Amino acid sequence: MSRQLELAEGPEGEIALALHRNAAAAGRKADELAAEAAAEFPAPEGIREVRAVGAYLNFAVDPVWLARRTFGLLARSGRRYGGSDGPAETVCVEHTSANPTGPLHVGRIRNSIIGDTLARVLRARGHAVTTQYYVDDVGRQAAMVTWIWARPPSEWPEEIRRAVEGSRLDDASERADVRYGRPYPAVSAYLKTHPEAAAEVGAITEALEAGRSPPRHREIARATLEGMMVSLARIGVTFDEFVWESSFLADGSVARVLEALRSAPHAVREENGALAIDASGRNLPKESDRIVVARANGTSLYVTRDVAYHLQKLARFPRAIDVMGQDHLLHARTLEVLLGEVGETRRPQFVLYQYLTTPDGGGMSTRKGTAVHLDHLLDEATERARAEVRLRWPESPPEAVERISQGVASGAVRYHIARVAPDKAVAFRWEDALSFEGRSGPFVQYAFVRATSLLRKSGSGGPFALDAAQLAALEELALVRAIARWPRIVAYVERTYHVHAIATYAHDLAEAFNRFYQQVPVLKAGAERESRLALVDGARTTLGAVLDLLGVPTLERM
RNA sequence: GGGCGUGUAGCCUAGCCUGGAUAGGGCGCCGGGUUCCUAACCCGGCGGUCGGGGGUUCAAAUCCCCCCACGCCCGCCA
Repeated sequence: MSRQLELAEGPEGEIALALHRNAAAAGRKADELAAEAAAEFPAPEGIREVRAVGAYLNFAVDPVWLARRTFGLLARSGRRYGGSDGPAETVCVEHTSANPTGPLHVGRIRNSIIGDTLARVLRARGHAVTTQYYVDDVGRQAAMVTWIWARPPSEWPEEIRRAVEGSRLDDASERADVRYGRPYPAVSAYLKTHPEAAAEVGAITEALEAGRSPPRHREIARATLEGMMVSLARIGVTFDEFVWESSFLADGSVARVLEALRSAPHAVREENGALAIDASGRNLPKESDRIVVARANGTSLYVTRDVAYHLQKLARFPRAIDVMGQDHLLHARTLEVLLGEVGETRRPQFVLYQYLTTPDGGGMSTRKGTAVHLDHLLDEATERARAEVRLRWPESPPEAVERISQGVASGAVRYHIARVAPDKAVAFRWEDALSFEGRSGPFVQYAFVRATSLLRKSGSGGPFALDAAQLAALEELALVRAIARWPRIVAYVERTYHVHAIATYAHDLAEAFNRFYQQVPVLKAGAERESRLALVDGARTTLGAVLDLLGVPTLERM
């Protein structure tokens, strides 16, 4: 019944109960039953009136009761409103984990934003969350970067030099991800037509997989990663831990995994001596029913190292969440099978999302030159925001313009990515990503600014006492209801990991505030002034809490 | 061929888990709103076979089946 109540919440704040089922069970007509029930049903606490509308029983929520309850909770929790101090779990959220081979592009940040937002939500709900970035410093892609930078640009193959001509090649002051990543697409193309070079890269890969690290390899990967983190910091994404894939080779845990797999229940030898797990009957595609975990020469594969990583992760974190593109689904299933083979009973949880594509539906790829770099997008967004700020606030000090522009840009980008359900493929369009209006981050930020401005101009630091009985306007009641919904939204996201619901709610709340702001005078109000300031304060706190979880900066002015 | 996902107005999208009253928003378009708390706002209008078909049900965007379209995956790559 409580389920039906929530689902059927109407625009006037009433809660509706459909009586068809009850009527059928009682052999009655639904509308008659509703009328009868309305007459007899005593209004429970918080309900002002029980009324029959057709076959529905409508419970009108008492706005005074709702406002008192909501603002009581708000006063106790402040900016942590919507959070919880229920039973805490130890959780790991792994996200982004892009190869350290160059600057982050927009296609990657859906992972970052989903993961970071989820981590924020789980933290707000009281869990002990550790975010991890799994750094693949062992595979072929990292090897390619190491290969080209093993010599100075002056000694690079002519084709590669030509492809990056005109760029500063050896400028140590340049950010490392940009610098080291620049030749990457050209190297990738070059290797396709130069088998001897590909063999050299292969040798590096083999060395890495055998646990050896070529000169400069580690240094370049680390510096590149640091550069990438500068980009992510611009949208408020940081990590607690970086876990290097090579560390599982170095500490022997991959070897131990291989040992365990050799005597695993379904271990088999391939004809050439490779070690595999027979996964037939495990609901994997037929072609994948042999999971090769070690080559004939004994070196490990990505999935093998991933087993070592997850064994460590699951030992530390009872709840381990991996955010990954849905193209990794089969890999996830394979990983689960292998964890079972080595006797691990726990499993990670996977949050899958569809990739961001280019407007024509193609994949974003650095190699193909179809990627939009995160920095480029943020620079463009910041530039647009600057123009807007100067227009609205001509005498603004330059540092304020910068702070606001960067906050707006960051908010616009984060919101734009967070707003869509992860199951949907999203085509990246500049004009959409750079929108500051409508269903956007700045729309929500602006509502927060308006509320802040009202409180600042009130001449009082608060706190303001809410006299719930003075709330009368429809816009006031709607705003109270919107504020009251927030804890349920956070709880929903905690349960489903559907972080986009936060973005949807953020817009709804901002809209409710804007309508109130438009219709109801605050500073010039008479007897209701204090109550309205309290309402503004509550809306501001809630907007702030929502923006915090979205990772969208809150601004005092814009 | 198999698996996973998606299909909602010109474009983008929420709702689908857990069926319920006229399917919410946004962009764009048309028309309004500032002597008053920031117009990155608000109000009104136009625009919908919820991919198609069948089924279950008093009731289907929502559950089941079939089909179509699109994306992704099915390496001793990562």
